[in-house]
Amino acid sequence: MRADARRNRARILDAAEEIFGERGPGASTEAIAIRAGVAIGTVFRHFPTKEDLLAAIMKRLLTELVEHGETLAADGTGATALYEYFGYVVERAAGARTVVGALRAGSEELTARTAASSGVDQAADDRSKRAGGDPLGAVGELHGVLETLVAKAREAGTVGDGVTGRDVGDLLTAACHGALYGEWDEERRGRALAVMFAGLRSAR
Amino acid sequence: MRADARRNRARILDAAEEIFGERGPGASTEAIAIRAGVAIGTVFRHFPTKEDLLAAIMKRLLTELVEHGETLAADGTGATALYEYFGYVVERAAGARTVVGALRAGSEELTARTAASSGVDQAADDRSKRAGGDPLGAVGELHGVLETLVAKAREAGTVGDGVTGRDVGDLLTAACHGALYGEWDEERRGRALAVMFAGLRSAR
Amino acid sequence: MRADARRNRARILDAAEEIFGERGPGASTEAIAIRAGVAIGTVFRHFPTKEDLLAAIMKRLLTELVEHGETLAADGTGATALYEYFGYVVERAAGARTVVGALRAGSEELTARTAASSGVDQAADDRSKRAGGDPLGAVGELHGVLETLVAKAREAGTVGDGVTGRDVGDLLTAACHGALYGEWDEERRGRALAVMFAGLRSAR
Amino acid sequence: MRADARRNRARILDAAEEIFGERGPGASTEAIAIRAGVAIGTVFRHFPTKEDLLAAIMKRLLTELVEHGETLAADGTGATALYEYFGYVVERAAGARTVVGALRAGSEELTARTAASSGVDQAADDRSKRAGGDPLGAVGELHGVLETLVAKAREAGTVGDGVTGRDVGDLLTAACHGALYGEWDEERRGRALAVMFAGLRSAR
DNA sequence: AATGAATGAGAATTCATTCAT
DNA sequence: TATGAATGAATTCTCATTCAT
Repeated sequence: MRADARRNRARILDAAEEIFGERGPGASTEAIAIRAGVAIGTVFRHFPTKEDLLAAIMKRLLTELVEHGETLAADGTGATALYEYFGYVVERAAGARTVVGALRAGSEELTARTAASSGVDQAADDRSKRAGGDPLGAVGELHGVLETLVAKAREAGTVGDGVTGRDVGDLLTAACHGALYGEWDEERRGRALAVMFAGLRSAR
Repeated sequence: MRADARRNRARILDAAEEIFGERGPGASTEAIAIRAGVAIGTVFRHFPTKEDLLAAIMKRLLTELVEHGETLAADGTGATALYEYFGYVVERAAGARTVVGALRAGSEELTARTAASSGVDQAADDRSKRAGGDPLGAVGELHGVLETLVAKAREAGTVGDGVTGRDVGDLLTAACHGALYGEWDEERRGRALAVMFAGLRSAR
Repeated sequence: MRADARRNRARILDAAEEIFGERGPGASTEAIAIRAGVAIGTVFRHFPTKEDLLAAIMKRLLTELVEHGETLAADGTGATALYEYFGYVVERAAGARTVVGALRAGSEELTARTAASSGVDQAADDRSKRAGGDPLGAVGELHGVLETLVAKAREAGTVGDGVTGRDVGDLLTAACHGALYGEWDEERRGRALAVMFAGLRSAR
Repeated sequence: MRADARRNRARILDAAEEIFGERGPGASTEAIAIRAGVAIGTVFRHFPTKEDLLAAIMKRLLTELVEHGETLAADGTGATALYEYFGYVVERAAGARTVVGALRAGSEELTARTAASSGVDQAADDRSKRAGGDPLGAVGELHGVLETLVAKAREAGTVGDGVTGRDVGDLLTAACHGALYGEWDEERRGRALAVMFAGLRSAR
């Protein structure tokens, strides 16, 4: 990929994250093109479908989250890393609105799309670069990170015996959506997480 | 309002809840009309705007939730009523996708719309009020119910000292969205709530 | 269907036949709407897809051709009806350009479309009026008419023994396309058909 | 022209013939570039316009047909050369979809284009001439070949008195289109041509 | 009150063509 | 010469909303 193309790709992703964040996943692709300072055709060259764009944003965010989690798992204090990470993810997600909102819609659409594409749409086949790719794989990696952090917390005795990585993931999902749709400010977020953390420590 | 008109109103609300549940808030009003077995004009006669329809669905759900909460507060055991109610709301919301999904979209759209047309179209505003609306009042009532239930639980010593009604409301929001977008089955929902409940009991 | 809707449907078909005739099947749907004097949404309400529009035109033409053929078979002179009909069809087709052009593209697209629609596209499912419908059935009927006319001509001894209805259909296809793409004027058309008719009389 | 440039030109023509054959003249230039294994810019360097590309394909086919016809006229048996050639052309055209399909689209577009830009973009016109073009000249040569073959057949008494070269050309056009759009297999093609040949022998 | 057709702005997507690398 | 990214006009299609019947 040429340098200017890579630059534009990044600008489009940034613009899309902003715009989707401001207006929800229904925002028009053209608005994104304008914000990114490119022509609309350029957006579609990089992300042949609005869905692809959404998926690429998610992919980028998840990748970042996974990396941060792996760092914490390696370097952080076992006793607290899980809680630090939980807080970090919720905070980050609250700043990246859409992505979380898109999670459901996005994955459903992708499923439908995959099921439907019986090779009929030749134009799409030609394009088949399929842009940003496989956010679902990244979701899996995120869960792996949580398992690791739970294991470390268990060693340190800072998490209840009955708590699994999946449980933490579910609470995390809830907290992210809550922060987002509940429009929690920092104080509310802090209080809600405090309750959840107390539960994670004492559960079972 | 004539009897058949009232019947239509109900059928439209039911259909809308189904359709929005299946396809998200982006579903077309015409699809709802078809599902309800009425002409599209009839939908717009009852709900002058798509937003009004969304709001009316929410209103109906919230009203039901508030009523159930008031019953529990009056009749139930103070020690457990809060937790019973929390579980009930999450379960109910998990079955009514839409509503939760619509919450955000609805409020955002309304905001945008309001910002743009600063009260110019007074007639439309009036119609809107008439139609089904004001879910925000109902949200307030819901919070009232939670305060009551927390107070009762505090008397019974089944909730942590530092926990407020607003905290419970925030956790509830999170749990509802989590159940919905996380597509939790009953087991997962049970486990996630167990952790939250443990937190509510032990917090502070 | 309401009277005004039926009227519009007919106007759209007329306009489409003209426009496609002038500019080929690539002509824009908007041009058709303008020519018909309706909004573009109206065209799509009647014919949800460009393909549906093309198919409806074909259907209309084929139906007319079949009717004319049946009349000739019933009333005309057995000895000449086949040739009269052949001439009539070619002349008519030459005036209705696209239709013939659309024949191939149309039927292919329809096939692809049918193969692809795995019930994924809900919007389309809702609409499922599927507008003008099944030109292919009409094609079958046309062949039936040709068989009849050949049989009558055989009785009258005006067609070669080895000639089948399908052969006549193939020559007819060739003649229609030739007239169209060769841009034959009346004289050329007359000469070309004369040769074909001589062949049909003497073949085998 | 450099050797690699000449090689590219040929690869593009081959790819275009394939792609247009598969998808019709509406196929995108980019698809052709991909199939040819070159960048899209390269396609436009060789053929400044899509039309030029279409014209170049036709030119190449017609040139081949004319050469074959001249050989037959020189070496073949006068009595049968006309019919052999007719069969050859139809068979060849049936394999080269595009070309025949492009014939109409091409000439129409050219007409429209010419009418609109009355010689304004002189540079483009020049480029166009340079590129591959003038299939119409080649069409003329093809007719010349047919005249010759008809003359030979007349000497041998194997063609009706009233039949002219132009008549044969018209039948040929019809047969090519019929073979293509009728999707005749070899048997049907054989039977249809047999009838036409019988007509050519006995006409007038 | 209900019906359902018409409207038309808006959104996604495609593609010939240009131009910087 | 070749490359391939960018452009942006054109096109198809969708959908909330209006209005004649």
